[in-house]
Amino acid sequence: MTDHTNVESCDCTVIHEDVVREVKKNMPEEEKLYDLAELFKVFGDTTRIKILYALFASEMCVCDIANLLGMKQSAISHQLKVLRHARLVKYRREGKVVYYSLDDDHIKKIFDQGWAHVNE
Amino acid sequence: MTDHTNVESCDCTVIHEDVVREVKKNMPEEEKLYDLAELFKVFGDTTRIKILYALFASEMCVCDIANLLGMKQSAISHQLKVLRHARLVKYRREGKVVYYSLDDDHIKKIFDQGWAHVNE
DNA sequence: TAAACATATGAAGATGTGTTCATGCGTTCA
DNA sequence: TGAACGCATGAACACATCTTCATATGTTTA
Repeated sequence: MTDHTNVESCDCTVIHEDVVREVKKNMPEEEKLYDLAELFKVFGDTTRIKILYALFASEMCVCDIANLLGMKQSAISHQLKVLRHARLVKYRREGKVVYYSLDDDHIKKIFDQGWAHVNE
Repeated sequence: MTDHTNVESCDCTVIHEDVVREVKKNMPEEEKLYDLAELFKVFGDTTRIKILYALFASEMCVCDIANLLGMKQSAISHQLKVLRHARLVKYRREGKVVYYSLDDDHIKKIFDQGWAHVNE
């Protein structure tokens, strides 16, 4: 038995085993990291970013959003489904019309920090 | 000329033209929104999230990271390139070894907010 | 200077993602 | 109740993304 930690899958020698061990101890659990990546994946699309920015300003119906962004209604609807699934937007029905609005307080803060990065 | 804003591409009638107009006025410019989406796209991958979390704890070389995550060195190297390109990590060379570390103060704040969302 | 090692990179294949089209569902109101 | 309208959804296609393999680059050291 060697001292190497994970040589099966890695094709190089561990150089700082102490560092690796320490960092590994402090890593959040796999599942949480996956969830986090999934959340950011939702933010990683221009259309969805636009929808969310629109909803920062005002509640809107699907048709409004489609017009605002100059896109097909179905495209917007598909993306709203993604946003709903990520628990980022909520909706209310009023007759035939469905109004969407934000459902999370963190989004703005996340965007503001992201904004700061892309503008620095 | 009608009052409809964007009927060319959208297949529905604008319902609240005032809202659309107002929201449109407050939308950040297209290019910034694109950049923002690109940034979040970088966060939207489990491997890259793990790398960043690892670097929160300590500066690491490519080989260390590969071992930590149980992945091929080349896979890590490719992802580090993405992170570099997004100006999220920096590196220093020491002989044959290249050490990577974080190059942005916003990352932690963004992750913390994201963390709050996935855990609520 | 040649071998050894850490890292970078291009090509390729598998998989994931976003939009469109066609159509279905639910609601309203003649 | 049936036509009209807003919205949702499944299938399909184009395109992007991630990992792997093979190999190149750059540095050290024997």
